[in-house]
Amino acid sequence: MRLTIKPVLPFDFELSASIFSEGDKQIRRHENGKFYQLIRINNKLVLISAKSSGSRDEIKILVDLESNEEISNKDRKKTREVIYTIFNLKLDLKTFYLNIKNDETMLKLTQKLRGLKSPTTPTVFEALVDSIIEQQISLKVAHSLQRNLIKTFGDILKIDDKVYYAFPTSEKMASATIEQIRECGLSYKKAEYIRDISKMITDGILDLEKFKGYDDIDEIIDELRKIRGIGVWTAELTMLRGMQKFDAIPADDLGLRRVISHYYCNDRKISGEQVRRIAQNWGKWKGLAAFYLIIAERLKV
DNA sequence: AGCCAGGCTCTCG
DNA sequence: CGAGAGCATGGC
Repeated sequence: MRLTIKPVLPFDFELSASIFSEGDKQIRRHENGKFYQLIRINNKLVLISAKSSGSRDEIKILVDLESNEEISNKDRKKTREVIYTIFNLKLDLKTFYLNIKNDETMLKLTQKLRGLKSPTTPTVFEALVDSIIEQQISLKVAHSLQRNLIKTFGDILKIDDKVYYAFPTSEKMASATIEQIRECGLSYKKAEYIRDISKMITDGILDLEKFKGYDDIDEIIDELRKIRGIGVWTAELTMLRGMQKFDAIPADDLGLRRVISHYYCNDRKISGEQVRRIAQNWGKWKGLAAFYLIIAERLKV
């Protein structure tokens, strides 16, 4: 089964998906021009694989769907929405590019990375769990812990003798014991944060998806911060990764401070406050601008 | 070897 | 209250 999706242009699929070229083959990966990931659609496991076709100004995303279950029209519609979300296909980059053109450094980077869209997780839950795991420790360590968590608690789909893992549901994490989560390498506290947040979701006390509808990001930060384990940094990162809130910027982030100091302050160490000051140049697009800086440094452009 | 790594909570004084 | 210890594991 195949879907054809038209993204809002400009959009560079290869560049945007290349972020996932180092990913775990059983979880999420971009290789040989193709991106694939096992996702949950209306509680069915569906393996999606996406590639682009067509010319630069008439680009289409072709998405193949595979599952052990029957895929209904409703499922197809939902899958289409999730693909839009994952690649932010509806995001209009032209507005962003127009907004930063008084910042010469950023203007240069956006010209080199034209068509790059930041990815979004299929659920806010996934963005939040990933962000909690990334607190304090190095990204290398965090990625290995995230893999452990997915392979321990994620559901499996076998296709052509290959095994794929989906991100664990909140139900699964709510019923896990702290010890089981700790065995993935997480600290006692992080295991508790994740288990407790998952319980709040399954108990109906917490609805993470509703925050996508909030216009005021400070309101989201205030509400998320009431939850144990979530500080400003975690809230900001979750908004950027999971809610398509491109004006959110994790200003205190160590890596971001390093990158901004590299492009704007001759590599001299800067504080989170200084990041916020520099980020004011980017208006409502602070988070997306930060994403461009991080990718620019990674690709050495 | 030991210290640090895209934070946050809890415990002291 | 504000400062400071403690956390997990991989890499340097």
